[in-house]
Amino acid sequence: MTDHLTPTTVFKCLADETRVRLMLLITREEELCVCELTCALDESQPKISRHLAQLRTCGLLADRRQGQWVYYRLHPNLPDWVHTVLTTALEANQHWLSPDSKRLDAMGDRPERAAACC
Amino acid sequence: MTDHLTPTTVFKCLADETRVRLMLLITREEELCVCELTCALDESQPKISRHLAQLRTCGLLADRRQGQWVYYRLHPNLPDWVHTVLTTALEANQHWLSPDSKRLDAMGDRPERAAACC
DNA sequence: GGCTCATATTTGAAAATTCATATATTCGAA
DNA sequence: TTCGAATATATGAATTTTCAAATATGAGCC
Repeated sequence: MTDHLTPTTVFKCLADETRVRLMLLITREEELCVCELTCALDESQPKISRHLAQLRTCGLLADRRQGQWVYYRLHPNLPDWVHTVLTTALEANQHWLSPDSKRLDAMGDRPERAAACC
Repeated sequence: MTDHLTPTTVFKCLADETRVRLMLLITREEELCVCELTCALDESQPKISRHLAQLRTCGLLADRRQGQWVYYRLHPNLPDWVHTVLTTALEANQHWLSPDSKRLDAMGDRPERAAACC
């Protein structure tokens, strides 16, 4: 499904400030829910949602619903080269991303992952 | 000059089929002139020229005139991460780029570089 | 019923393409 | 040596296409 990701498609997805930030944050944090991303980027919820939908439709992101929340992560079948591009961009631009990271870290009441409970 | 290349800027430059192809071909061939790129991509000369100008203005490409021809290469001050992104994308997408590569290889009368003459 | 998230619609702006033309260089001939 | 044709590249202007923002609203879950 994500095997036919051409360079053009991938770079078009990343060619928007909101979408790069979303992708780099998710690359760093593994998985984030919509409300966390909305808070981190300090943008309206519909705006975030629309860009996430676009990234999901193109095959860059996968989502899962857990109760009230919807979590987004990098698509498990993401080609290696796309993953490399993302981590490369992330590592070299942490400072550029830091306003978003800081807002995320400062966010209270972040939903709990139901990972290894009981 | 190319130090303030943000992820958004870079990915916007690469978010167009014509421009990615130009960038990947130049990444592979080190240096190409406008007529070679026009032939390789099989597009109109003004179209190629405009996109090259845009890539030069953003700081991704540098140009030099040698007689009749203008050669484009990756900008010498390109940040490491951008270089990594380009080579990563190139290596993983050689097949995707092969129609352009083939046209370039099949092109007769390619201008000579005046490298180590007399 | 209150959260969380998704989507539709409208509207405005930016970006790409095309055609015609301008500029720059080379080279050969008067 | 100067003129003019030929080639290579860039640009101006007009059109079309694409894209994002804002707002409102709809749907699933507690």
